Amino acid sequence: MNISAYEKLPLAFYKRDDVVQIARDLLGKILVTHLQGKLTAGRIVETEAYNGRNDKACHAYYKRTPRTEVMYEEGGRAYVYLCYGIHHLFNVVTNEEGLADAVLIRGLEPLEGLDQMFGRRNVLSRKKLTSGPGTLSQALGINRSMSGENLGGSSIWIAQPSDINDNFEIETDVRIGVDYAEEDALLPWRFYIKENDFVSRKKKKTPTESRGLKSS
DNA sequence: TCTAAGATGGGT
DNA sequence: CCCATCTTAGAA
Repeated sequence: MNISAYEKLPLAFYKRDDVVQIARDLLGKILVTHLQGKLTAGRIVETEAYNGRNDKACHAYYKRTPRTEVMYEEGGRAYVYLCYGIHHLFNVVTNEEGLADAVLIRGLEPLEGLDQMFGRRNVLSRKKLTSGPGTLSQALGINRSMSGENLGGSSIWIAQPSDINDNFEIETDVRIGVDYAEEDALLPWRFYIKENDFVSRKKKKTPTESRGLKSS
């Protein structure tokens, strides 16, 4: 696919107030990087919303710090941070300046530049290429130095798919790895495309389902 | 300065 | 289940 096929979402998409809705809307969109002449892209299949004002799981909840400064900027930028000293996690900053919301991208279905992705990651299977927040960043060449990048620029952006493929079912669940957030750990702010292979962790099956029987 | 803990992922 | 790995934020 030619680079011109990946048309950037408008700034207004990111500047909306409802980060939970934006997290849902990002499913099916395409995350694209163009670095050192190499184009890579993947369809977004899993997201999580984080709200800086009423969500204890959000990095910007307790106070404003140098790391989270970019989350307070106007929507439409990348917030990338290092997790566990190893993984670079990519977020989309949303809302107006001063309101620190973001959407974590947790899973991608690889679409373009697969050879490049395999080169950046040390795996052989396509399924392991981009099915997690840390791995997808590695596959697309995203790292912490890109935090603050404008998604309206030429190295990283999000595109509307050309074949308007919104024919999928959305599953909702609690977010992963935020047990420390007390009652906010229970917020149903994780969204993913049903039965997609590139979702990082599937919903636990009920005992009935795992025996291959119909659930009630 | 010092240190605990983390929005993970890969292996056993 | 275990643990690599190192920044960040908060404490001292």
